[in-house]
Amino acid sequence: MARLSPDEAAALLERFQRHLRERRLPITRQRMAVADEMFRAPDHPSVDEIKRRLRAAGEPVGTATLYRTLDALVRGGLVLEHDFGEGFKRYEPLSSSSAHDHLLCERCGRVIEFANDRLERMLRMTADEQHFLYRRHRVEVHGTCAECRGRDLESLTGGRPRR
Amino acid sequence: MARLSPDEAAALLERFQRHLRERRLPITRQRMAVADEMFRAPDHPSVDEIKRRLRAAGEPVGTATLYRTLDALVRGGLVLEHDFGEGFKRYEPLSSSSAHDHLLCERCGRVIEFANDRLERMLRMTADEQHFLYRRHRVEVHGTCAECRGRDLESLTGGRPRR
DNA sequence: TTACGTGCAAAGGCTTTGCAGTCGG
DNA sequence: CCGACTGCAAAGCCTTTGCACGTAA
Repeated sequence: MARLSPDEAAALLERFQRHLRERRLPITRQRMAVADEMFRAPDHPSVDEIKRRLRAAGEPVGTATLYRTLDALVRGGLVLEHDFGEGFKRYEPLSSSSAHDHLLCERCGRVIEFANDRLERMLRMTADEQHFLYRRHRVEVHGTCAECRGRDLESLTGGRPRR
Repeated sequence: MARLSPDEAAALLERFQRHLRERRLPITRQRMAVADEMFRAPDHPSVDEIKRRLRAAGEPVGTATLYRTLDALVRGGLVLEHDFGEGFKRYEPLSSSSAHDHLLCERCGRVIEFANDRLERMLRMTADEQHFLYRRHRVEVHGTCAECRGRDLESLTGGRPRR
């Protein structure tokens, strides 16, 4: 669920090119670089992080172009946009695997994915009861990830021994 | 669930005063005005909306003070802060009634509350499975509210008759 | 009296927009 | 060649911060 396979990434890149061709839009070096970087992402990077990675990869892209290209990818249904309430947005390649929601570690910022279709069924039912037309949902669980829990425990027992 | 009863509002206002007194913090006209306005709110107003209401009520409050007071109310556990990904935050008085989540109408911006404890139990279990320590969750269902669905239907059948 | 609050205005962080120069098809 | 793109810089939004003045206790 984390990282797309090289095949999936290649397929998505091709889909993006087709998407652009169909609209008679130029296939530029920058657009390919951004899409490629996104399809390789094993995580949920912010715009800043994507910019950094592109620069590191020797394919620097201007901020405006980056935002515009991400927007195209999102509207094209190839990338998901998340707002976890951190004050900035995160982006995630749309994997072929099933939909999922997120566990967010308040300590280290880690984002962990989980799938649960009962959840969506339940939300659809709830919406129905209110005569509300379901379109999509957002579910986040905030707390502390396994690693940070372990670290906390360590600092209690393994740290400077008492007495 | 929507609007606090006058008694609840009064009780919360008193709690806020106690909160301030305990910390030896001044009980100012502005703080009371903001708290009072929040505890009367039947909805999930933005900072801008709260500011507008205070001005309309003849109790104008500066932006900085408003943000600082809301922050105090949130940290004091008297008001909930929401980020529905609209680019600004919304605030909601913490009612004595049980926790709830939200249906968000993409058409008119309306926010509808719903309660479902199975949901929280399910999320706690999911977190557990990942050895993740549950602290809180956020669940939103985005779609179209009953009113907007009705309006859409009208415009299809009741609008300018075809032919 | 004095510590804290208030409001204005400036600064900040993220994102969008305007525009001159550039490039894909 | 032409329409669309790119990148810089400026502008926009919402929120936070600095500071001189005001006020609750």
